[in-house]
Amino acid sequence: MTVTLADVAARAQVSPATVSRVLNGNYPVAGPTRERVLRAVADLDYVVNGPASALAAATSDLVGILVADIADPFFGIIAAAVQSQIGSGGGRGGGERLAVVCATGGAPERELTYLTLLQRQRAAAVVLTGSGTEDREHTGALAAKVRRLEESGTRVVLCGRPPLKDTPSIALPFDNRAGARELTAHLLSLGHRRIACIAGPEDRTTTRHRLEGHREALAAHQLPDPAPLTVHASYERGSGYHAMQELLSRDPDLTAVVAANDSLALGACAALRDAGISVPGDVSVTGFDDLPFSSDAVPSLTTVHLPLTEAGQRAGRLALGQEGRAGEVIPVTGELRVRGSTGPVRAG
Amino acid sequence: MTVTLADVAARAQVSPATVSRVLNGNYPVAGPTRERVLRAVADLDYVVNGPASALAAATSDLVGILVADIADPFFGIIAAAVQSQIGSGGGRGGGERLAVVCATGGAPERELTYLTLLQRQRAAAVVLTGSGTEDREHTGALAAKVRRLEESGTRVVLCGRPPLKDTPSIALPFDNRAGARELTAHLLSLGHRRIACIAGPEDRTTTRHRLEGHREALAAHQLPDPAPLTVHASYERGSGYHAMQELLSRDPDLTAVVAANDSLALGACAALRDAGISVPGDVSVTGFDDLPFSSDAVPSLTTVHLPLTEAGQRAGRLALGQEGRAGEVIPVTGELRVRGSTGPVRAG
DNA sequence: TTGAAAGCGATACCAG
DNA sequence: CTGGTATCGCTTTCAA
Repeated sequence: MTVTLADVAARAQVSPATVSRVLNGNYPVAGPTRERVLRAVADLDYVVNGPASALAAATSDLVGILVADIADPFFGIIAAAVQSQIGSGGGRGGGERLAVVCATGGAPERELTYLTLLQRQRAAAVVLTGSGTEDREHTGALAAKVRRLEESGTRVVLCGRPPLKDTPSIALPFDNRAGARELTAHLLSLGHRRIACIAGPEDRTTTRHRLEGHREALAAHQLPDPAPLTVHASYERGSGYHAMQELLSRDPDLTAVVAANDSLALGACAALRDAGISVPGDVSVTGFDDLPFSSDAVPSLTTVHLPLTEAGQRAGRLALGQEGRAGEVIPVTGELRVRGSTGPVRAG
Repeated sequence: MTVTLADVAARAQVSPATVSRVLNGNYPVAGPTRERVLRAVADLDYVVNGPASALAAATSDLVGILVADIADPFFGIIAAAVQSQIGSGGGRGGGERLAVVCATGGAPERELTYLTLLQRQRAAAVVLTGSGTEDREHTGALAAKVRRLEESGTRVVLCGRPPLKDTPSIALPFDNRAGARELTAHLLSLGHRRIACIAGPEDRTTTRHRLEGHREALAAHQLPDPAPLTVHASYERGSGYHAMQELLSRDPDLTAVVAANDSLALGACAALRDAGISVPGDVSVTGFDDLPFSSDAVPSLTTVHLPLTEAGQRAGRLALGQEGRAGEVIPVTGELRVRGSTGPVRAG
């Protein structure tokens, strides 16, 4: 039925071994012979059987990318960057590697499930993105799983995510704490004093770090603990909308709000708009990711620019195993980018 | 080294065949026996070898999703929807299927490359998204490839994309023509007469259909051919920005602009803003996809709501082969959704 | 430089 | 309901 390597060998009058060598190009083959083989491949329209190849070679051309949500451009940008690296050559037979994108919805147990699935596929590498849980149990299970993956030859890279203890994985963490600190410090320097905060989901490392940075900046100005003006919310616009309403009810006179990411910031903007409050005239809103969509649509948004593309590309290269040592930690720093008319606090 | 099915069999004191049956659950096995096997699996921390399994069974648990750009929420939303369907059960061994997301950048030749790669993986199905080329040659090559994929047992689904001639693939095309017609008709009903158009890339089916709809609406009002006020642009904000500048130079008095998608619309908004023109006060801008991001950020945007999630979910289900006949064409209609303050044309 | 042949690990048919 | 085993298609020593 389907053409196999043996068919190609027969047609080219060579042994299967030779065909394999030509296809993988990792072994010397005489010019004329290779020509003959390639012609046979073309004639028969032969396509390698990936699973068979992976079985024999004990490794595949698949690279897993774990994200919370593919529809979220934050992860989309990272995934695209990773793929741009793994796609360009390097795979077995000079072919390209394929990206297996897995949406975990941020659930730790689904993270483990997908890692098992990728282990089953004998994936060449796995890139874990997004914030990790603070949950001890899950962190432990995750570390164990990662260790097993590495043992079975799958490289693991943590992109925009803190390092995992006692693990040979390579980490590329964002400096969320410093970013948040600078963001709030910026608002303070503009004269804002009543700064509300829409933090991310609880028990996430990212949430904690950004919140800590926020606190540090306030503390540096001898301002009270921000807890009363802090609301936790999931990373969705709708949550940002409701969080903003809640914050307005707590303090109608707030002059600025720092949101844990751009989606929340946009939701906050919508809530303010619907409450008849102008942005940034009355209230300054800040995001954290600086996604093209949000910053282009809302030019008055002040954001910490997280270098998602750079981090993703780097993660892709590390996944290929062409650079980086096991257990290495390479911090990726965000950059505060002020744009538009986010101005000083309003009088009154 | 790594634990194999044989190891499990040995530990459970059964034959490999039995272990396989327990794992795949598609064959009767006595209660106590299955218990013993499952315990052995757990004890040994056994993980199936995907490639070996795929080789023997002649099919894999992979589903390919071809998109132009993962970072674009338009495709992200579709990919997420597809994955939500293929992820929930149904795979071999009750496991889940994995989504292999391939970014083609809209290049037809990369589309072919990825299809070959997926064929090599013996993917269970492939979902093609985005607009197709108008190029005869590529369309032919693509159809041939799709035919070969179907022959080798890979189901092919076209999501938001016109049917491929002489192909057993199932198509879920968007009714771009009708959507565009309604959009322009809507602007006309508001009194707009100088309507500019930022069309998508040339030689794309989507571009042609949307442009045709635009023309039809204008023709129904005896308005002149829109060509002089039409600019082609790639689907990126930057292109929309420049296109808008170009259009303004052609007609400073235009009162509305229909953009081929939301990214272009946002770019157009930015250009208008920078030119000191208020949106929608002076000029109405319309998009086409109604992505959450853009509509939330720019509430005055009038858009045709394309049911991306619904189409993606449907595509996912069709990919699983649980419904749909080969060659079936299921049109997906967009819905005009007017929001915000897009109002009548300004006086003067 | 090329060929022969022994696996890789799971599946599924055929017996029992 | 369970076991034995040929087979899937390719890779990779080992020889020649």
